Amino acid sequence: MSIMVCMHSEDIKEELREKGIKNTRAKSLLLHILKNAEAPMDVNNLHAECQKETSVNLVTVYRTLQQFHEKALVEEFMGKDGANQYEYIPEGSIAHPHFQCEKCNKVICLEELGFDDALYFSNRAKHHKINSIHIMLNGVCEECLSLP
Amino acid sequence: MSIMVCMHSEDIKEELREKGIKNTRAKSLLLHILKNAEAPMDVNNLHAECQKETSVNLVTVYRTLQQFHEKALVEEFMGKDGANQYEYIPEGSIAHPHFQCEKCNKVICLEELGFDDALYFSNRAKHHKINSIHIMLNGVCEECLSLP
DNA sequence: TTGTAAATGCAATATATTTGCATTTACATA
DNA sequence: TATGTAAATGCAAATATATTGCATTTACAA
Repeated sequence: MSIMVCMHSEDIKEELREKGIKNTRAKSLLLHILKNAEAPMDVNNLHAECQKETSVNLVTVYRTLQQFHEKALVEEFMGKDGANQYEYIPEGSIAHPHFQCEKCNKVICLEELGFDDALYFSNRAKHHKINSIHIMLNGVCEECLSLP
Repeated sequence: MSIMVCMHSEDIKEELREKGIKNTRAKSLLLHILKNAEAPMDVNNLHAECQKETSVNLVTVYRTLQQFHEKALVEEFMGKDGANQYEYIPEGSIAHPHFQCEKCNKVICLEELGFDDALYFSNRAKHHKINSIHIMLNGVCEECLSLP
């Protein structure tokens, strides 16, 4: 991971600068982890991942994720377990549904829809201002199904 | 409200009995409120609504909602604000998307989809066991938009 | 009528998240 | 390069939220 952080550091620095965020250890590390994640992560996942690299306070992780979300660097949505999930969405990419396991709380990204969900669903709430749309499937994941 | 509770009491009693739940003040009142609600409600909404009628402990509301969900009397899903939402789904009715306001946290039911969402989305998570699907739109509701 | 399991309320506990504040850090600019 | 300033950080404490334990009450079947 440390090699990766170094390799990508220029991109990360630039992305933080664009958003007016200081390039600190915690900020660049968290953005790096989020950009390379395969699925949304919650505060604890991200905090644990940070610890592999260096010591970062849990409060800092909370505050950084809030900031990233406010500055539209990442998407935020509430998981089935009541913990916010964070996901880096590359410029111009299309939203996709998620699955979250009720046993282990792991979140998995699913294939994107075959149509424009924003248009399709937002017609149903014309009088409100829509900021985000989330499709969440819940149940038991393959791994947990195979447990005793 | 008290008149309504009396009018519907036989239906409610029967429904509780079917699920093996004792017909107590709190249980029948909560089921009544949920069956007559226009939109999903959270623990605090439901507790407040109960107080209009009679005194019910908040812990009892928590425990009752858990039980109703376990016995499949109501649907449970997590709101944007981290509070579980509960909704009574009549036998044979079709799922619908929801909108939740980021300012006041109110949840609104939207028109049902024009296709079978369970089939459509669950194809994307074939290896997992799907228990529920929720489509949630977030933003600012009409009422909050009109505030200063 | 009465035995028993379920339901309830209250207090205490556990957990998650936020806030206050002193200190440190990044970074613009002098 | 030095330095002023606002942002970022860590720690402790506060707050908010949800759960548990336990004694008491209640519904309801036998």
